[in-house]
Amino acid sequence: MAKGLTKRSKDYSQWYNELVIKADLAENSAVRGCMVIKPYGYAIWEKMQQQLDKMFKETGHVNAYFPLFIPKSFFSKEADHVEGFAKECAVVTHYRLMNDPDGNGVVVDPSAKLEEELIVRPTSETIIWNTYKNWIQSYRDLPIKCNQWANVVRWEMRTRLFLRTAEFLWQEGHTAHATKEEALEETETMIKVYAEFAEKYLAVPVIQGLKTENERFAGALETYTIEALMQDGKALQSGTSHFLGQNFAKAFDVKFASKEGTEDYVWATSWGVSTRLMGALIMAHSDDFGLVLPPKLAPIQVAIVPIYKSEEDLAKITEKVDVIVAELKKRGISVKFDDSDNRKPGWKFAQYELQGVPVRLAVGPRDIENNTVEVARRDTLTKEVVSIDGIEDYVTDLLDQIQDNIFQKALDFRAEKTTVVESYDEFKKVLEEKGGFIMAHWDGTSETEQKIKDETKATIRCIPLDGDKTPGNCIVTGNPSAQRVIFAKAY
RNA sequence: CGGGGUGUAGCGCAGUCCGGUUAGCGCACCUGGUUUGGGACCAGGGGGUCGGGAGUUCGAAUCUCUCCACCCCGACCA
Repeated sequence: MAKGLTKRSKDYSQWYNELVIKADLAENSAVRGCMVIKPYGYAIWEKMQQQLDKMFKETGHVNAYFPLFIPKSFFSKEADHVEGFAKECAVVTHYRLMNDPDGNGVVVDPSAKLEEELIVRPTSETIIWNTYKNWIQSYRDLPIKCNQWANVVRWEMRTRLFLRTAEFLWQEGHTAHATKEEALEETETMIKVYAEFAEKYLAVPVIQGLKTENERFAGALETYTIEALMQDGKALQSGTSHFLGQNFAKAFDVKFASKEGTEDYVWATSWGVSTRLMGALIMAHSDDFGLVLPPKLAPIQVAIVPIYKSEEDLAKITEKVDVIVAELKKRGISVKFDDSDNRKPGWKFAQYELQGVPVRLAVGPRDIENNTVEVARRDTLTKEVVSIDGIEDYVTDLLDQIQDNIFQKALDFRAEKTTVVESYDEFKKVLEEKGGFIMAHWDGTSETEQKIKDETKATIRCIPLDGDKTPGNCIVTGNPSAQRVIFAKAY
């Protein structure tokens, strides 16, 4: 167990909070609700960005950048959209400071009031659609498939590092299409990109599905989501892709001339994932000893710790290790040889475990004598002494195994925590005693969904795209249900 | 915004009830030495507007008033 890390079984929430701090991923800042992402945490985010960016480009998208500030009036144009965000917007009202005439430091200069307030973007649909208006005249200008990497601000009342912060980092894709079909296809393509990324890189299994009307994005006609299950049995919405119909095109008057010479509004999508994925990554895999990172996203994939009594020992070890390091690097594996002499090996072992380094090699005099290294894997916490010959192949293979293993572990966990229920009583019992995903029939109405939420705090996470489509009867009203939907308590 | 809590060294805390030596402890940090196969040890050292302001008092971390910040529970949250 990591020193001072609360056990998951004792207080999962506290375990998470402590882990983020102790693993040096992020910390609270001087600004309420806003976090400082520390270098080690940011390195993981960068790896996510790199991979996602690659996948976006492979699916035909390009990057651009739009302003941080949005004129207030833009928010008046789409009624549902403003309704969804109005309560959590930061507003810029002035553009100048001055020395306090009473000598109490600096104050806002009252004469520098903006004629129109600026909203710090909570999301960029409005500013982007205002811009797209100028870019689009003809069907030949379509599709437009832009993504931006940015920060956004949502003034949340209660925040938690990575899971819900007032400012967070994300990417938001905004596309414009000539037809409904093409926009729908884009929406679905992107949720699949997210699902693939989550499963292959984060090693977090996700369920793809549609949001109900209650849970839909403000201004969207349809919201696709990927839902992941955390170790405490709660769901985490990990990425969304929205079909916006012609809502924003109509709000910002974006029309195009079709091939046939008719004029029509443009069809839109938007999709995003945020630093919340860091939360998913942390909560899905980590244990009471600290982080467990999937090798594909670990900033350090292999840490090498020398064990020595004398300088001569260290020299011999370094000689051997340098060869291993060079070979691993040649294969694109990030490796850190930690020969710092201010920490003992035991401390280093614990630290790399806390920080989730997938593979640790220890090399001491005994190994030099026997031509071996000690290999420890983070996911299983097992150790093995192997020959130094072919160690590069061994490690390369091991990293793949670890990636597969932690995904499989998460998948098994989800299977175990997914329950099919037939009645509302059973629903409540499972929710109370077991948690996790609950698959139940629902009559499709917001009223029933709301009733369940009010009574149990569970929400419909999604109407899954794949799997069992057998109709049945709603567990609350008994009315017909087209298919089971997934309920859970959510973050 | 309602209920509860906390503010003392970089971090974590004691001291506050009942005012009175030079404000203390653990970790971290610096120096030297011994150590190094699972979070080392010894010796020495540095670091404080006790959240801010006002008041009571010979004397305030401690009592009073006031302001501020943060945390937890709730409400809120695509």
